[in-house]
Amino acid sequence: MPEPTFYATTPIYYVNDAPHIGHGYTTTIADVITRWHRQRGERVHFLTGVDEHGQKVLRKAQANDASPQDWVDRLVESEWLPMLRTIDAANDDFIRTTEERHEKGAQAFWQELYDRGEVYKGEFSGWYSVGSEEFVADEYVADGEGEDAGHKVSTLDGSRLEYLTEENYFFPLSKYADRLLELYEQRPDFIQPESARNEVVAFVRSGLKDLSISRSTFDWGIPLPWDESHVMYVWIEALLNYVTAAGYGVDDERFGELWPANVHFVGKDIVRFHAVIWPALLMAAGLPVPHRVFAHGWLLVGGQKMSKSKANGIHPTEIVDTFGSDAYRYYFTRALTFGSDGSISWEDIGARYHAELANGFGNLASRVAAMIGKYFDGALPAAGELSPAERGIVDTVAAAVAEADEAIERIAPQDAVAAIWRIVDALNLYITETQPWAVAKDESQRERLGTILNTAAEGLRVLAVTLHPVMPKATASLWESLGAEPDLGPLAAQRIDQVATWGRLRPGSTITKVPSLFPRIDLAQA
RNA sequence: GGCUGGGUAGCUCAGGUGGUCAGAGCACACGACUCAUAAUCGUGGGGUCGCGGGUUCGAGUCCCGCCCCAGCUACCA
Repeated sequence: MPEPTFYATTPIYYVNDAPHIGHGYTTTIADVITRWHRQRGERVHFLTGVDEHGQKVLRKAQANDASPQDWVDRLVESEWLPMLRTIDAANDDFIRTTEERHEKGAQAFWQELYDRGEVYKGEFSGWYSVGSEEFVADEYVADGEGEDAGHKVSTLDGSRLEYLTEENYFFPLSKYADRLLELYEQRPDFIQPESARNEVVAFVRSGLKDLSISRSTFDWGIPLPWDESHVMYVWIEALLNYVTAAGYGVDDERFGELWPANVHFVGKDIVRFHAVIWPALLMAAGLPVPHRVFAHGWLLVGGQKMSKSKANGIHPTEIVDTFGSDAYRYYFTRALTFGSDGSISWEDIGARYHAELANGFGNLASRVAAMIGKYFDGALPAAGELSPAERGIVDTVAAAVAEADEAIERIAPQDAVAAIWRIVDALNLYITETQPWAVAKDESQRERLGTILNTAAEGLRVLAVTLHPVMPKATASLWESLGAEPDLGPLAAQRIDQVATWGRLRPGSTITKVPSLFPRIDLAQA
């Protein structure tokens, strides 16, 4: 029996969108959580990707004189893969819905549903835009004015609408309402946080309508296996990525190891798809549902939800170029409560960068390395007998690591970082109180000085390991300066469950002066 | 309209089941220290906990009403 794998996903982002910090946020948190799980020693599979089908992509490609495939290839290369590098994501897989594995898997999935009698042919009616060749949701339907008076128009593009009926295939979502409610009841953690769960439960209680799952008015999509005149409705097809990327229909062994997913990270705008439709589809296919669907909140910029239409969509590079990927990752992990809406601002990023990263963590590493260099020629001193002050540090570290680990389990990364930061604060205080610079003046207290600096260095070791999931680059730099790799191995391989064990750094190891982990930034010029 | 959240110090936010719950961080002021990235450590000022009622010996914490803010109210993705 293979070791269970922690399988986590982000949504697949719509390739037509411009990447912004909302995408970066979801991916960053998922990355932090999965990196932590890896350092627990678990097998981890972190999936992200892009959704490439649908009418909008087709139209955009045509407008750019490109074939849809060329168009999405270009966007993936120029926008989406670079975003992952920008935010330093360590995903294990990247699914594109135009890949063969997805198309084959999606067809296998729908064939299975068809064979099980979970698909029927019906009529879909709705407001249809002839101009843009698509059905428009009710919320985007408005009464026309001026020359469109007397007609309905789309608020998406202003085009005139007709009420049209089209024959397509349906999934009987309505009959799953009871089973879904039972699922929410039996597994309260299935949808988190609580507010999202309440929304979903209320929605399902109010009754479900069957879902049209195919389109026949255009062909940029995956054909239904039993009727190639229809392509899968893109939203439903997109959900399938979580199983197709895991090997559904093409690699049973891989699928068996990965499915069900441990957690789907989603924005709260798409919980319904993930917490209602998705589990119903899986039930219909006879597959287990994921363990958790975790919905995060909106990023509020100046009190408003960030969006393109409000022109406050921010690309991750705007932040990373100034502060670096580590600070970006730190900020979004620490400053927001995952699951709630939260305010972000350039000023706040700058303030936290300086107060917490530069002054707090970076300076701590700097002062410890400097003193070991100055008083011990850069050779890590051994610790003598531990005084209550050192034992206090050891206890603080153990408690903080345990609390952080528990917070990650709850998917509360902000609490995990807050817990770890208690170590930063405790070490800065410890150094101030033990005054190693004063102890250094007394040659008879050489061992005491060594104990203090050894303890501080051990504390840095713990910080490097526990903060590595959040800030891979700075912690790697710290690991290097601690001279830890020759004895302890690569940083990414350090285990959380062993990190609080004291005295792991070998006395005599070469501690080098840390290049500023987080150099101060002149924001007036940035 | 209905539903789900939220409205707590200048700012960002913590505060299950009512009784050190009036807090944290930042910012600000003053002091200490000098190993360090003009960093660190300590002290302090500052809030009618959206508004109005009510229950209670006692309410940010429960009930009623009201006012703001955000989201959802299904097939754009």
